[in-house]
Amino acid sequence: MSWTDERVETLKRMWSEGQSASQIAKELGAVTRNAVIGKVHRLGLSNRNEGEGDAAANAAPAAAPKAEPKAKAAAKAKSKAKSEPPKAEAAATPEPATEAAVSPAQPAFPSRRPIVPAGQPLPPQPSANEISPEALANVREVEKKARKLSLMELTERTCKWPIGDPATEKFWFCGLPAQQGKPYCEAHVGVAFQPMSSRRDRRR
DNA sequence: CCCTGATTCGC
DNA sequence: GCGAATCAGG
Repeated sequence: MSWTDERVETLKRMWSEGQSASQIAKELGAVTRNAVIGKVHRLGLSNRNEGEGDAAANAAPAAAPKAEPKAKAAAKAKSKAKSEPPKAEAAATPEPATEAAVSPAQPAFPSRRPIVPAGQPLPPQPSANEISPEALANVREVEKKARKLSLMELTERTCKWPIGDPATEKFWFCGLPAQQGKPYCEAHVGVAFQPMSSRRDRRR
């Protein structure tokens, strides 16, 4: 498979949307994330600037004239001293039991949804009153074993159940192995996706 | 370990 | 131009 206009277009779109190289590769198919990254660089959009308009911005610095065959002379250019805007994204996460109006809004970043895949239901409010005592107790138990991952540590296969108050330091994600195709571990899937019937029967 | 992007270099 | 191998890092 080669880089047809259509595939390049998809690549550009997804890259500008903030999708990771591996996600893009998965979407395109028949290519690895390395291929995607390589193409991204060749296209010159290593800078995820949606604004566009630039051109070169920061070409290759002087670099070392000599190329070591295998040594770690690889990436030495840590030229990131100037571009570090995308950092505030703790928004896509709900709060377990608090209000916590942390940040007013994200003015500069309209399209930013890295972790939770589209189409996937957002993490619900773990407000206890709607959950069966058993499941609740189970969750309490599980949360003691939580890996307490930070936002950055979440992956497609880690439980994304939020624990604690996002407005404080005491906030993390469950992080236990998530169920295939689900955003949560077994215990949290249990409280997140309840059959309508059981919900009704539990009315009290 | 899972993942991320960056870079190099033989093809 | 392409992308696997490799590197550096969260």
